Amino acid sequence: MYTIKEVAEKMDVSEHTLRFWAKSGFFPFVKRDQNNIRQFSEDDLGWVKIVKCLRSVGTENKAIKRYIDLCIIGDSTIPERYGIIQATKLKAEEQMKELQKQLELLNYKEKFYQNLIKNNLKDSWNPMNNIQLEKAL
Amino acid sequence: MYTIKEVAEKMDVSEHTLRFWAKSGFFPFVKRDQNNIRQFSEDDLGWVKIVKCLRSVGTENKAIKRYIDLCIIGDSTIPERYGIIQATKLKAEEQMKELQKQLELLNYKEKFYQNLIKNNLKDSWNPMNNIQLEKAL
DNA sequence: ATTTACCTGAGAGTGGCTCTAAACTATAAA
DNA sequence: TTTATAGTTTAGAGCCACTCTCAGGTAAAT
Repeated sequence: MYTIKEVAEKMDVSEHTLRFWAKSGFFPFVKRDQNNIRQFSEDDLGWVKIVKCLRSVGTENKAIKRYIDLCIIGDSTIPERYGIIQATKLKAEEQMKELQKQLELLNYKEKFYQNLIKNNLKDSWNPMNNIQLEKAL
Repeated sequence: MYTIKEVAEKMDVSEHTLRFWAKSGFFPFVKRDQNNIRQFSEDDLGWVKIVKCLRSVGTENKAIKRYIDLCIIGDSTIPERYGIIQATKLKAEEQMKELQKQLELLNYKEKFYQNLIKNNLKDSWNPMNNIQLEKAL
């Protein structure tokens, strides 16, 4: 059993966010002790994990709640849940590609500045000012 | 020269967002025509590109404005700009790793549901109910 | 001349946190 | 035994980055 603080550390999600998610109905199975303190079980960590995963690819909280609710409803919702996971995977893959593209731009920019620094900025005589030089690719 | 609508399409950023970014001072060089309509030059697209890039890895708008301002100040700010690009690259690489991890979880979940569907849900006799089965990895 | 298709800025609304405040234990030190 | 410290709780305010609505302007096409 974990307190919210322990979960926050273990799962790398802030306590605030965990409470916000809890209030949003993302962890319907978290028990409380006699002092009303949340006690996250090992199973509950699995829920934190999937919520974090869905969030990390930009799934809206309403859609996450839907997924949780489907889980609670039971077996009859397995096809829909499967669809959600597949769609999420596609989204994640697209995001990978997009990130890759942005990384290429950053690499280009990095080299651009390295050049400028290596040449001790002696391109600054260039009639194209640095603002124009800044333009990407 | 491009209207804001054309830029929106070409760069895959909404017109609203472009106006918001413009108001935030991200495109200080965009000219207007006689009717006060923005005319984005090819160079301006480069600025859209780098702003989009910085945003896509979660750089705050205040920090983006800082980067733009550094570019305007000129050569003396090249080392700081280089540092920003490097830090941004690191962030992007971390995000790639994180996405990779989340993709692994999604793959696990996908197989989990495929199994359930293939076996025609005949695991449902299992005393562990589907909620517990849902728990990740 | 009016419809259509753009554009403009101002400002309200939204989503998802993020933080503050006030109240309530529980343990530990003085 | 009082007090301090550290943890928890909720409600609710604040923040950021959009996102959208609206009222109004211009210009070409019918």
